[in-house]
Amino acid sequence: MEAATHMPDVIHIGQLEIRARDGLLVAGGRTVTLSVREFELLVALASQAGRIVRREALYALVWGGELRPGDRSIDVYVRKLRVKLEDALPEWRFIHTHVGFGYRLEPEPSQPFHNAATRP
Amino acid sequence: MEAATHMPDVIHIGQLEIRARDGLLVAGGRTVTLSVREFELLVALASQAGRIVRREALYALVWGGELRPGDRSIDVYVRKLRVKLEDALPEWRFIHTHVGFGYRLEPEPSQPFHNAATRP
DNA sequence: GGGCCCGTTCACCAGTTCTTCACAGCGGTT
DNA sequence: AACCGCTGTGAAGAACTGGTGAACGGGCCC
Repeated sequence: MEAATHMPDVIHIGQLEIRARDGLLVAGGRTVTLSVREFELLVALASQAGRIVRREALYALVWGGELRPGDRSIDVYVRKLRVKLEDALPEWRFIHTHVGFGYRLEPEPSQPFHNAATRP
Repeated sequence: MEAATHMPDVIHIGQLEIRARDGLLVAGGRTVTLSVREFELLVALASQAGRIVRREALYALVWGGELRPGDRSIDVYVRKLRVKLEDALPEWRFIHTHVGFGYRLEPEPSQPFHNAATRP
């Protein structure tokens, strides 16, 4: 039951503040409620922020055990996370897909260029 | 690091005034009678107000020892506390549930506003 | 003994969360 | 074009966690 290696209690990634100890995520000042799985997935990605985390690794970290072929749990939870993150910080994209490899957590502006007149 | 070790005699949280020394709670000017367990639970939550306190931590702080699977004492006492708090300050909600994690003590208006006709 | 208060446990209900499906879209191959 | 592997996405049912009312038992005090 050792919490992953030894990561800091609070991880900062862009405007995300992941309070691993509290099971709490603060995005752009606002608190975002995550379920246990969602939170663990985020932590798993965050612990290797900026780098690709393989699906097998994610599964092992969050679900424990081996990823069975055909298991879509990861995809489903990546989606749930994306929705909540986008909800909190629409201007940023955090979870990037690397087909065939896995996912990478890194803040990136949603829009390449700056639109003066955006949607309200 | 150390938390509960030593805290102020009086904790203020919203309109709550917790007099730890006297084992007394004053809510919105009125005195509220709490049993020992109820009071300790409140103090445990208050000592980390605004943050999620895990069930295991609550159990350790209030009951002492380890939380056995299936033990619902916490739930029951959270309820008792909620009832008394709501009784004293109906306009506020203090104890928030974070499924899978624990509880968080923070004053929040019961109803952001009185929406007569909203959500279909 | 008979109430009372308190803390614990039980049973059932309700709201969430997790898993699994089914189908759609995208590239890359054949 | 047709096919295939991989991921995106929405939905449905299963599995869990927490909410709640009430019963049970131990102390205490009258």
